[in-house]
Amino acid sequence: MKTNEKQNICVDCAVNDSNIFKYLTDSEKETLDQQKHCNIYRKGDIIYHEKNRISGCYCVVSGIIKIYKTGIDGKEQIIDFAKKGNIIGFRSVLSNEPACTSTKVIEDCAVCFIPSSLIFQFIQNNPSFSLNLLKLICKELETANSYITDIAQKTVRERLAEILLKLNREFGVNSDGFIQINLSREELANMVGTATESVIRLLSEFKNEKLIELQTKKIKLLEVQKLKALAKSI
Amino acid sequence: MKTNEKQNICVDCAVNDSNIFKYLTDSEKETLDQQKHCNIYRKGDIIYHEKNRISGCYCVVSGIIKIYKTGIDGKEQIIDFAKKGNIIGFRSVLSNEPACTSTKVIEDCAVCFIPSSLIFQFIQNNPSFSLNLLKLICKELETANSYITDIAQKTVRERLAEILLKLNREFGVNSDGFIQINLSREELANMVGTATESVIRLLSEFKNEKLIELQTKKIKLLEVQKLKALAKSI
DNA sequence: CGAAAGCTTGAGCGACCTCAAAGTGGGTGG
DNA sequence: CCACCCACTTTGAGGTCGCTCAAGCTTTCG
Repeated sequence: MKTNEKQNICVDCAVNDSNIFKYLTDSEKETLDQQKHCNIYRKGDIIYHEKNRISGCYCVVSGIIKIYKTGIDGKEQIIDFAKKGNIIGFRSVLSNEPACTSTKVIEDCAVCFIPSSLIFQFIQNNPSFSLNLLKLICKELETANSYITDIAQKTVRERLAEILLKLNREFGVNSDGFIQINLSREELANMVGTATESVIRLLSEFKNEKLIELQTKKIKLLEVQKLKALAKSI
Repeated sequence: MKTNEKQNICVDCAVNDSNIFKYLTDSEKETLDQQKHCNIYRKGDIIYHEKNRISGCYCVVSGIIKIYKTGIDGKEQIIDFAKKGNIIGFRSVLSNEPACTSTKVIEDCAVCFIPSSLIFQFIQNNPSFSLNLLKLICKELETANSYITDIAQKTVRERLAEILLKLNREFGVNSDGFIQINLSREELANMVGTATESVIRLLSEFKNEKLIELQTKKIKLLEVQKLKALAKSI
């Protein structure tokens, strides 16, 4: 699964501005640097699997990871993605419970493992860290609640438009304007919460309506405003 | 809206075992007692409305409150309920953002208001409080993620069975075995994420299949095991 | 007791799912 | 370097779940 090549890629991880660990003191950052372990994961690798216990959380240095739950008949429901600067697994660590999601590498990753004990130590000694961790989880909670409302109330067409806008926003575009993430049609369907065929048909419709451009797996948004209207995103 | 009768109902609120405030020190509990305000709310009262800022959070002493988001065409999506011992509004307080849900009284309530400053003070000074607040939010996050998967993958029939089981579990039954919460058909639909008519038809089916008993608004589960199988709850 | 709100039932339809089959592309081994 | 294979994608047909609209019924409450 994971290749245990120890790498020196984490030197600036703790000072990453987009990262919760920026609220640590210098001495805490040193402790973190000493106790964390960095690993390279390849596409398809599972970092942890739901229902398994994990002994720490993971900080993504590079690459993309999908976070999903396994539902009926093993069908995946993609909850979110983790990319550079994001932390995964802290829910399980904090609750001291088995993971409630699985995490699989979408694009090759460098990931730092941070033992639970260290997280608890930071919470114990650094209120600023605690507060910002609270804020982080609150943000996720808000996103999840919006997602519930969307899935319950919007059509597949609306949700697909919304997902495309989300991917565009979160992963940006390359020089040709194509969204910089490669997802299979099935994965798109597992985000939207629909059947693969439905995603394919709708993408094809969007293309005919000149809202998007397709190049095999790559997607380019041509009409962001129209897509926003379509998604009924507030 | 709210009747400002000041009541002496909060004396034992801070020591409530089911409550996050049990992690406060005695002196913090005293501070809490001094600074909180208690109010009585009647059925239909709105405690706070999404998109509005709130200046503190609310601890439910008695009664039932529904927490919901307003979606397309004003249709409510019920996210959760709050009852005795639950805290609402802390997401908004911690994030220092407007509320992302609305909260409306389902059954007459006594509610304590706790100013934001106090919450931040506790987080600043009491790591045990912070940690348990983190755990609380993680619990909500897990629930939300499961809900997403359910709505995306299960049929309305399965979800309704699941909701009935949840209500049975959370609100208990009276001496006749009926679930102790009064929800309109529309509210049930707004939990399940479907149309009111669909809920009515399915409840009627469940009744014919002798899975439940109906008495106007009151619902009694007759076959919990069969309902669990139906809900495909793991 | 009457009005209003909520509940129930029916009919019709449309969005979306399932199943099946054909097409495409990328990677590997000969 | 090419051809084959496997996984993924696409398209079509058919069925159904669940939504909308409409009308009648019941309960609640002033």
